[in-house]
Amino acid sequence: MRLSASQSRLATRGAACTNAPLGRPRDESINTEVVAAVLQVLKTRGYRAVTIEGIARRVRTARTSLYRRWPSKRHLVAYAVVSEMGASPAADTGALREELEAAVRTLLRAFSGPLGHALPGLVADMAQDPELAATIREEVLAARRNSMRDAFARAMAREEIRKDLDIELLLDMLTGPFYYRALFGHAPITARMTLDTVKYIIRIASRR
Amino acid sequence: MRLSASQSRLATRGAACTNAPLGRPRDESINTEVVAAVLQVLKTRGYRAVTIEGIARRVRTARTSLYRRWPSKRHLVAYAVVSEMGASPAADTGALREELEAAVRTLLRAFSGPLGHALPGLVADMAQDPELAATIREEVLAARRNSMRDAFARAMAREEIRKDLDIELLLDMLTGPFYYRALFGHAPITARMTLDTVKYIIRIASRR
DNA sequence: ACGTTCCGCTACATAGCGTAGCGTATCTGC
DNA sequence: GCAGATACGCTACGCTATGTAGCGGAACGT
Repeated sequence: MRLSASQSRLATRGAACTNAPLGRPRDESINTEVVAAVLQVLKTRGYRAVTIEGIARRVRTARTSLYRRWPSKRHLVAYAVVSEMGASPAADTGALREELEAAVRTLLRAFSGPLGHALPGLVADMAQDPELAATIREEVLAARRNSMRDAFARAMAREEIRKDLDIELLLDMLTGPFYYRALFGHAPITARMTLDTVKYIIRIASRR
Repeated sequence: MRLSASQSRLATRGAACTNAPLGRPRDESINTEVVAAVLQVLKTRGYRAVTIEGIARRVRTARTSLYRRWPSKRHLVAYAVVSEMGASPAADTGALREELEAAVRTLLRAFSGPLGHALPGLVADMAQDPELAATIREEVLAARRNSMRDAFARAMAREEIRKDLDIELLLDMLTGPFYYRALFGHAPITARMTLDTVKYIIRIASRR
């Protein structure tokens, strides 16, 4: 997180880039209030309901002030989501099952929060803005994947699991079902599901 | 497939419902040409590029003629996609691995065609139109899932696989990774991946 | 004081959606 | 035939949302 608006793509103008801030400084409270407003709207009324106009009204500022910071709605939403979704914990407990369950549980929670409601619209925007897609992948997905990848690596080092595994595919089989269900809604995402998914993944990975 | 526009939601007016068609009949060629145009645009320029105006121009007709058939762009796209994606083959070959591989291969192909480019936008629209979501789930997803579910059921009857399986979850673990990769683009969808996915799923399901 | 930048505002241009109404064409039933 | 019903193609409109331009004033550095 801590993704500067100008970092992800290029804010309207410099600002926060130059290390010698010149002129009137930006009102940082606007920044945080906007993010809060976006997350609020995302959670309660979904992605489509997020409009620059609407957010500006909630924060009692002007649309133009938002455009000074984020070049478009996509970037605003991406910034808000990235600010909210930090890296996942991924403690090293020494037990693969525990670690995977913990990691997957964060997914379960995430899909109940703003991210769950942002996901469909976010995916659509990613499809037409490769730069945005890269940002989301790196800032939101990669952190989660890294922690799980490490968990597999540790288990492999302990010789708990087979060595001939396609870890990337395992990660997709572990988390793909959550995204799949969240996006298409053909089945609910439950605590039971998280346990069973991990159980099956371990069955794939365990030696013989 | 063969989803009537009026069936999925409710076309502008009756038409094709009454078995005694009164008045000037609809020009069916418009229907097929529109679907072709939508799929063409989907494949070449993505979901966002599909506009009622643009499609009407391609088919040399008027926007209003399209609105007479489909209540909104969502329904138009859904109709086009559903028309294109028929039920999957799902032959009964007696070998679970073969059947799953065949089923998953259709996914691999589908994501290279119009559906692949329609998916992100379609998902976004589904999120804000439950009725559309239900239609897509039933007409596009359910057919594929049914054939795979049947394959598992047959294998279970042959006592090839364990009986204590959550088949719905297995289906999600089998196909979820494809949707996941198609939507987020963090990894490519390859033939190798289809084989490995099936291999892992069978490892989960096999007895002992 | 001065330059620079942000803020809040109004105004504007653009795109796309979806609706309404008109004259015309095409079909069915009497 | 003729009347009724419907589709077609067209123009016109209203709406929402995006994104841009320019202005006076406020807040900061030097």
